[in-house]
Amino acid sequence: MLRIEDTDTERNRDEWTLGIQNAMKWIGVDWTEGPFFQSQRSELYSNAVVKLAAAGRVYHCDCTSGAVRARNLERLGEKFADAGYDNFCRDRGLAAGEGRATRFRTPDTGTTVVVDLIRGEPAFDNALIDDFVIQRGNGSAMFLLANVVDDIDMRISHVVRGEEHLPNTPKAVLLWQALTDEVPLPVFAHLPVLVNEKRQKLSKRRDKVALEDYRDSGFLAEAMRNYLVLLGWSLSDDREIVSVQTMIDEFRLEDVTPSPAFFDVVKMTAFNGEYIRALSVVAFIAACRPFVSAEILDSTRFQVMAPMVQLRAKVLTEVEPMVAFLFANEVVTDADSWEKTMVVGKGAIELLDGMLTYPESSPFTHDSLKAHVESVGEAKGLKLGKAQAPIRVAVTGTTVGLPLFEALEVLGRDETMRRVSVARARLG
RNA sequence: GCCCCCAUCGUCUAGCGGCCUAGGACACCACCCUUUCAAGGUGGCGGCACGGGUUCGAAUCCCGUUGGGGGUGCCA
Repeated sequence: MLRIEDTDTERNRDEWTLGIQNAMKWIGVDWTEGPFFQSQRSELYSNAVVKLAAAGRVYHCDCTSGAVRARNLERLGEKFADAGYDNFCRDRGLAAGEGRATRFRTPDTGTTVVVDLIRGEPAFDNALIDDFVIQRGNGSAMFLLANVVDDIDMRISHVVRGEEHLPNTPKAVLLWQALTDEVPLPVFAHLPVLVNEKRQKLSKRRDKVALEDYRDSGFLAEAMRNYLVLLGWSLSDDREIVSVQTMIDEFRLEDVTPSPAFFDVVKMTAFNGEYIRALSVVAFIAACRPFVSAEILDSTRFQVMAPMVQLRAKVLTEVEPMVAFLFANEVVTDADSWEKTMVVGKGAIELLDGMLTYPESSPFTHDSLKAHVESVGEAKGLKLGKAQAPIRVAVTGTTVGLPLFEALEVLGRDETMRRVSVARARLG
């Protein structure tokens, strides 16, 4: 069931909730009911407030946050200025009204225990829990109220969320108990937060957290999902790359680690490479579609080189740059690569000339080309690894890349010879 | 300030009192393979935060210290 928690109308846009839904579908977390929007269920929340009021569990308050802070400052000093609500309106008997928020009166004694599948049973002293706002001055419900009312109404069995919500939970429990004694409390599970390299909770403003961004930078949903499921949880043995069915079969909330996990894009990238390699060539080409121009993708050249690209790409965005030299009109030469390989006196000229004298009668195939360059190199006392380097730079522009002779075959005799000639001319 | 959570290689983790001279993965290093780069293979580097207990025995249980994080909103 998908429930959109959009009680804050100020920070609520259709495109955002749509984005959430698309991202969830992409990563494979689907739903069969909803989406239900809390913004359309306000009557339920108002009714709950009426019920709480009748039971004497709430009161109205017209304090501004500035006023609360000022009173704390004066009464307790600088250190305690942000100590929380001071119960100023608790017994003022203010009537409900425009601009007046509704606060939940928390107990002055006792403790509230949260039963949590991951963290045991943390206990909270009721006296330390502020009288929190459940309904804004404009009548709209706050997150805590809306969620508890909905969880009761929808018979939610498990509340699984980030650890940052743990301090909210005793409030939710208190609210729940004030609202119903029919519906049992849900089971809570507070997941470890994901942190950045500075060990801070990942945040929208600071860190790259949007699933769509990873999708757009060439990550496969399956790879990302697999990496993510391993943050705070692991299989019973040394398996890491597993099917989603295995995840579903074996995942247990009870087995989740309580400590925060660093979101390591490097490891996720390694996973992505594995998933890319596991694809069939056809599936790989299909996966490349959003990242490679149709002209390139549908060409014979690309189709032939695809398996070699697949073996090397760790993210799909690398694919087009990897094959670009096969489609460019002019070679884009990397200066360092040129300098390193095009050394006169170390065989560069002879190697290029050797390539230019490739017999017209020989087929332009990778094994024949390889044999030719091999023999040219031998004449200069060079192994194939060294011998192919100047030709590679002449044709592809860099020292590293796809298997050379296969690329030459795909490029064809005319274009290969043209590029080699251009490079040879540069050497004088 | 107060409340709460957390603590095993650089990172993600296995470990739930003896099987641990602490296992795996990513990263890193070396070697092999090799047409560059990858991929693959082999090997290596590297960790139980600290101090007290409990116990015949502790990475595992308890207490404390230190360190990190989260919360403390008329945000979610």
